[in-house]
Amino acid sequence: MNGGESGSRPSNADAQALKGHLDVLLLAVLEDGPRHGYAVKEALREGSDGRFDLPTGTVYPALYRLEREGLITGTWSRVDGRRRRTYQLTPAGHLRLRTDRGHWREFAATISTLLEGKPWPATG
Amino acid sequence: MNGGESGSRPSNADAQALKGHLDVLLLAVLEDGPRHGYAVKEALREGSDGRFDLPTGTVYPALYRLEREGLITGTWSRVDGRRRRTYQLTPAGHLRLRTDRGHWREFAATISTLLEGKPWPATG
DNA sequence: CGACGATAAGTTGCTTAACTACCTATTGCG
DNA sequence: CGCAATAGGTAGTTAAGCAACTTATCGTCG
Repeated sequence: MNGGESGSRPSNADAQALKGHLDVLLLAVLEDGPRHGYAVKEALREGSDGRFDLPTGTVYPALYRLEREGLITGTWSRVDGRRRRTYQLTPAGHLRLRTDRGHWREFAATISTLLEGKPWPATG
Repeated sequence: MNGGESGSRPSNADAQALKGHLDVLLLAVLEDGPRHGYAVKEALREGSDGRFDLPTGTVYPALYRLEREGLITGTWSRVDGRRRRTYQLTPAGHLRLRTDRGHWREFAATISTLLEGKPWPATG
């Protein structure tokens, strides 16, 4: 598949483990206040101590998807000649974030319990 | 797609949230002792209090994948006329389970921290 | 006897979504 | 000018869980 195992591996090893959990993270970043896409990406990287260093090909389409779903809204502006699209949560986005937080907690608790190595219920 | 929105929703709502975390769950089920596919599916359902009621189209291909990767081995048998394929962890499977447990813990801790609503590092 | 449900093990094709690899554009540094 | 950082994007690939279906055995209900 890939050429070199040795050397720098810039992308996050978690990779597809994120599937289904990216949206809630993006919403959580935006809960603190409006941010443009690149700032969202950076906040996620710094807030995760470098573990979630997502490529732009992941972040921008995800933000676009969230906007299309009405969970965030974006507005264009121009700062220092660079165009920016600043996103903020909609009321629906706030609601979604709240329920998704609950879902994550339940999901994580279930998996953690299952991994704890307790004796499994015998079947038959 | 399906007939009724109201009422019963048999499939798990988590859906693709499981992506990337199914393997470690299957390995964890098999850590307690050998089990055949259907028993793995049932143990997962009961152990998760019904939350992970995975369809066979998810479980069997996943077990096949794990076997191909050398993490589990399966042997055919016949009980009450019904054929069974009983799986058990290989040494490599035990190793993988150990590291994957660590990965899950780190992954879950990172997401939980990010969702905790702490002030995000300001960018610019 | 036939229908049906539980057990048991698959297979096929669909879909979602994150990823890789690209591209455009501006500012500032050397 | 070349290059890095900032900023925003797109096209195509791939992984993997899911829905729906198939085969088969056994027990039970009518």
